[in-house]
Amino acid sequence: MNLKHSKQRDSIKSFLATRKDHPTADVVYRNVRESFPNISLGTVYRNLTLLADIGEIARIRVGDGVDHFDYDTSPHYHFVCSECGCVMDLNMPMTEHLSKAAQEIFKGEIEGQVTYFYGRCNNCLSKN
Amino acid sequence: MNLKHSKQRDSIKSFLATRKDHPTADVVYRNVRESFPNISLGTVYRNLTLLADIGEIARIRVGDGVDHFDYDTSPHYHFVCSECGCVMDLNMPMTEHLSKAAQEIFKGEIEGQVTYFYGRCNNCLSKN
DNA sequence: AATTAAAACAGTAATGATTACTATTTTAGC
DNA sequence: GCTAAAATAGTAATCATTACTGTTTTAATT
Repeated sequence: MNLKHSKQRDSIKSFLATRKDHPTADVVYRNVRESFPNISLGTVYRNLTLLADIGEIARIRVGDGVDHFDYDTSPHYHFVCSECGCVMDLNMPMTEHLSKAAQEIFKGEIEGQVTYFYGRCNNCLSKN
Repeated sequence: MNLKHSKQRDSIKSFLATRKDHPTADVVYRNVRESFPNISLGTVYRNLTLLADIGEIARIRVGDGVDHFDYDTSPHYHFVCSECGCVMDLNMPMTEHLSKAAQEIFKGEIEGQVTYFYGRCNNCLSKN
């Protein structure tokens, strides 16, 4: 893979670095457009996909139909609020118990597991 | 909620009952069309959503961009093959350890968790 | 500094799953 | 049978994402 430097990619990456709320491609697009007024949405998607593929960022899927992206690639759990849709980090160590238990009873090869939690975030709870 | 009976809904439900591979809406559509040649895709979606909402079937999201549906609503884990995309049941008891641990360190309200495993199924492994 | 090929880009079109809309048909209580 | 609510078929719209295309940028090499 022969990467060439690009200002747009830099900008996308450094925007992501400022955020802990796991923005979607569209949010990235709208924000990066402030520095690059005519960056195209396709460029944002292409670079998010590329960065995720080479492991510099993480793609997060929490069943809301939209991909989220995370600058923090260290393994950690996520929480999704069913009310406001926000995606938050959980400060809890990841265990491999489940995957190991699953491997013991499964004939194929288990490479990993996806786990996320849902419910209502503190913010939404305090509103009602 | 005042449901009225419908042959189409019956047919969708009874088709799902025959399958253990968690078909998508489109697969349901193509199969039910054998009994109801001019059932519409919209009807399939509407009924799958309705049945899932009233808890008669389960909607399964495994990050492949398509919703799968399961006649078996009892809680159980799923496995997704990264190669062929098949979705299988795992015969392993569900634990609530993780959700409880998460609740202890999280200020909001955790209502549940989504967990699925990925890797390569036995079928794909034996092909290579 | 000019040349050049690969990579990246902007802009736009296409895709694919899902939802929304509308006029017609079916269901089920009276 | 009458009627209102629910459901349907068929079609159009939506929305996230990917694909395509002609132009621009990068970076290595003269």
